[in-house]
Amino acid sequence: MPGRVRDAAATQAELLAAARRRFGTDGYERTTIRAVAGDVGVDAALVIRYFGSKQGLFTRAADLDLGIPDLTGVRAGDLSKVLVDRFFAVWEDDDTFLALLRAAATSEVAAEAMRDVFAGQVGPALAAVTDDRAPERAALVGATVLGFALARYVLRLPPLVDMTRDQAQAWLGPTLRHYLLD
Amino acid sequence: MPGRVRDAAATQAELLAAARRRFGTDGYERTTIRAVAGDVGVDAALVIRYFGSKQGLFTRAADLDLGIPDLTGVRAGDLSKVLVDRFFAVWEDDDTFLALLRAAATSEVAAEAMRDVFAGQVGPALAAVTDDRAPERAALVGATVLGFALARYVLRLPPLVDMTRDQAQAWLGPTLRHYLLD
DNA sequence: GTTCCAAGTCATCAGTCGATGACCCAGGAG
DNA sequence: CTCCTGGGTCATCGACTGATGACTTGGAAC
Repeated sequence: MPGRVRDAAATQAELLAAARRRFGTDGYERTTIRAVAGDVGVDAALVIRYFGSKQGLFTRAADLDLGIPDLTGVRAGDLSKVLVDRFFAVWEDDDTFLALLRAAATSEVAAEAMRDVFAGQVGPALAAVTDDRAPERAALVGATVLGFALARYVLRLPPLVDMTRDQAQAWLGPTLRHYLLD
Repeated sequence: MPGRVRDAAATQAELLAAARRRFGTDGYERTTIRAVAGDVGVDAALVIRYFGSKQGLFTRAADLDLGIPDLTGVRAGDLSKVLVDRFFAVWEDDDTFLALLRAAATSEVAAEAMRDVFAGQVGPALAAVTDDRAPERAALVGATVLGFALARYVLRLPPLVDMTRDQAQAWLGPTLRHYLLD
């Protein structure tokens, strides 16, 4: 683009969006700073200037808010529906979580970021609705959700790719209820 | 080792074992041929000579047999126990499956290898015990198992790392039964 | 003991990557 | 119009990677 607007904030936002896309499809190692910069039409050195390093870029790009609502007062029967809805919103709206998952498979810092997400967001959210053993239950819910996402979005197992949200809801609902309430 | 035995078959086996270890801990991209060769005490060029390329080394290293027994005649109540036992045998005995999982997160060929495992081993094994919708059920079982493995061995979520086999059995059992029989 | 093939090594290439630091220039302030 | 700050570029470095091909050497066969 010859007519690039010289706006640092906007450029940074574009870079982060491009980074999420790249990290989400290629993973951490195969994503290059040059490629991310190229997607935005900018020099690679600028990325380093803004984010310090590739690791810094990733950290910023993988900053994640699951947006789990307050579950206090949600009826037990509706819990899994709320969670599955959140699941699809988080996984299909943008590539942030996908980037984090792909990277976490091979990068310890990404794995730690993932652990922080569960400890800081999933755990507390579920603590409002389960009695004891909240961390254990949160981890099991996390494993379920990550497994489904891995199989559907990363491995692309055909039966799961073809599954509608309602079907997924029907299958995952009892499982989540089991982990939350039994 | 100055006194290396000049035995191609043995060296190849050592290289494959080292490759599985490296791929399993570092993932595909961060594993270098030099490192694998170094682990065995051999020159990197030899790896190329034997396996053609890094991709060829991985393909050979990730060749996997889940060893799922014939489930015909296994009582419904025992199914999940058999499967969870197999799970731990496969995941904790060697690093092959871990290598495949880590690699599948960022490599399309590894993802395809994983799909082949499910289509060729998990699906058929479960078809012997479920009526219809065997592929869908197999995929859900796979998602469950992979999610648990991802959370326990890759992300190392503390509650799952600390979980004993019996506890895992107690949690996963009803879930697998749900996917197989409901 | 000589031969000879396969096991293993060595030097090296071509490419790519993250990162650095000097530089250029658009555009608002005065 | 001029100045000058900061957004953006350019050239380049050093390290590392997968891969190649010519080379050396161990050891069984005879």
